[in-house]
Amino acid sequence: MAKRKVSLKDISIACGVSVATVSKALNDHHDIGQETKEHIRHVAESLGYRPNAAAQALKTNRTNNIGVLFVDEANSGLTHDYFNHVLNSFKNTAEENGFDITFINGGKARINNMSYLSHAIYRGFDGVVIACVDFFDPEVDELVKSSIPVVTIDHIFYNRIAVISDNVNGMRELTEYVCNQGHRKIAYVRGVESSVTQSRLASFYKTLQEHGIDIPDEYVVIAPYRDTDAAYEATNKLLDLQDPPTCIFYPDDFAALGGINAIRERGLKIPDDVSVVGYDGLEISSRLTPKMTTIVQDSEKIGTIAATKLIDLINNPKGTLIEQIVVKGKLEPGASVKKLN
Amino acid sequence: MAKRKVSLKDISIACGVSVATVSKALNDHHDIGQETKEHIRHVAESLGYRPNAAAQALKTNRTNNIGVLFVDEANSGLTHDYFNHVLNSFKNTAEENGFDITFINGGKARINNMSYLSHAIYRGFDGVVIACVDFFDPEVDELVKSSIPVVTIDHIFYNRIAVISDNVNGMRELTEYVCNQGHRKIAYVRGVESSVTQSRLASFYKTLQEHGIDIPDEYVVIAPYRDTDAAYEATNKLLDLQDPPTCIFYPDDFAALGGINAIRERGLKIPDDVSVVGYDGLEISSRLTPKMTTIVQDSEKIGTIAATKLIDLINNPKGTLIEQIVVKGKLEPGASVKKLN
DNA sequence: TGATTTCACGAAAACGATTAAGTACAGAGA
DNA sequence: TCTCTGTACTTAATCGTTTTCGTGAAATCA
Repeated sequence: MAKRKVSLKDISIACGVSVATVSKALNDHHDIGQETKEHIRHVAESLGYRPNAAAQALKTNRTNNIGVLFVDEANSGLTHDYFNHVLNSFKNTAEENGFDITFINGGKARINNMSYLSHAIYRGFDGVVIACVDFFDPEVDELVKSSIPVVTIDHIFYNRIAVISDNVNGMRELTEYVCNQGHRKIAYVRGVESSVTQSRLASFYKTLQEHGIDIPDEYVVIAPYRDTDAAYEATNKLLDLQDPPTCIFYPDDFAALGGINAIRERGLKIPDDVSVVGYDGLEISSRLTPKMTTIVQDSEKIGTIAATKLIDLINNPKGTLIEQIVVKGKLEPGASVKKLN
Repeated sequence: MAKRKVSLKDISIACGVSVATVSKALNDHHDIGQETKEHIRHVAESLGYRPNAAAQALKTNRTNNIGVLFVDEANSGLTHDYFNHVLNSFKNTAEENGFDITFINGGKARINNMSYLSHAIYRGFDGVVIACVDFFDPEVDELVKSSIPVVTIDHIFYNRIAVISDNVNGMRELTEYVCNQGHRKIAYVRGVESSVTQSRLASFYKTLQEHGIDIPDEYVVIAPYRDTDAAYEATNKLLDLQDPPTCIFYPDDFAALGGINAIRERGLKIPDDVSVVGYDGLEISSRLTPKMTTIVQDSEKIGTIAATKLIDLINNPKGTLIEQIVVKGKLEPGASVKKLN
């Protein structure tokens, strides 16, 4: 049961060879005889040998471990659904390539007040992926500027690799769809300040303009992402206007739930009285009645590409192309937007 | 920018003392002079010294790293919302205590086909938390039986510490509530086989019995957790019965969405024609209309306790009480259950 | 004053792996 | 026969810490 950990030395003794030979045999070096290799491997197996990651890391300066930094405004952490979809596919891809995933402490939950960079150095991460953080945080800046390979998600940083969801085209498609359904009085409950919000907001205005639609300032109100209560309030504000919108955009599918409740509480019907659209394309959006019109962000692809690119960068720090990869989303028309005459 | 990592040696040279002295100063040993300590710390700070986790781990046999094993039937990984709430609070508590979190590779996503235990030994995790896995997997068994400190969540294992949600009382409360609302024809779309399901199912039957209620076998059908499509099918099957139930229990809040759609597609109203209840108490359950009646599992507390207990066990392997901690949930009555005459 | 304790620090081994450099030996070529 | 070339190993240094055991010098005690 509680047997001591077996090391190369144990194997070397059992085989009557040096530890160097054992190491090389296990790593398939060419200067070890075939029979010896097989014998050593067999013994290693039967002894239940497992390499020691710490020792390997110390010697090789490689940990095969990737740090994940994720802190959002609400500190929702792993419960943030768009992010955990991205992270999940990131994790899968990383693991397929022999990397493990460790979190970089966020928030105030760190006892030994290490900065993000310190933490990354301490753990010796081969690379780091950053998502959804406050990009004005000087600590994030420090990490991004460091010599550690970095890939950022949904935010472009200096001359680093970034994987971003195509918010510009996504919002364009969504807006166009709504316009084509005949809506002209379109409101937008927008998320708080961030790169993502900026892209969407700019695209929203631009598309409206292209369609010759002009909306009053009061049609654009702010609510944090994933905040149903704030969306609820915002919706009430919009519906209280003397000329209320016929369609409301929400920061995301989840926040839209708050808006939907506000609408229904007034005895209004969706989409007959008010149309709504979300963003993200979480599974929930397709399970609501009426099914929500939204943009499905390809979180799977975003995570996979981020991992692939980061690993490329780790294995080839100088030769990897620094690029910003934009991942397209997909319009998913539901029944939440009414076609006007 | 790309400056070499600074080690104890660098500090020792800069200070004109031995590395031993530096190490002791930084670790606040008592046999180092106060002035020397301060000087060394100051130099360490200004040099930007960060300890090397690998070296520390190698020497001390402590990694301050906890392994997380989570594999569910659907391989939903991090996107499983009940679990990621638990994990999130686990993570926060662990980090407050100076531990990091690393995932133990699940599924087939491991290139160097290491077993869970091998992986844990390789990384030198100080402890491991196991949740939601297939408990019949021999690899899980191997890990649980090993000498690594283990805490399991929602499943009792041999003589290990377990933190489990109180499914027995939860389901009792829920069932009692529904009975007290006058329902007698109660159906249960139950989850697939697991400890959790067993507890709930047994409690469901027992409570019904106590209330003198007898339900036909057809009232209990199986659908995987979080599977809206399966819940949809199951619901249709139930409603097709010649004597359909007046209230339907679902495996969880999310799956309930599928049931709700099936009900509404038939033109039936919730709760007027059919009542529904969920389980979990995810935020979504309170944002739906009608608000869903459910049991709110205290995922926050479960995660925190699991982390606290595991860390206790790590720091005191012999002296920590092996126990099964049951965390109570809370009935959250919504408007999805109709009061019958 | 001589012996002993305390204080502050250093030397060196060790953790488990990797790897450059060296060595012994067999066979090939001249 | 002598040199040369592989082949198949071994030796030993090294990565960055921690920790045990010394060791001088100053302080205390008898």
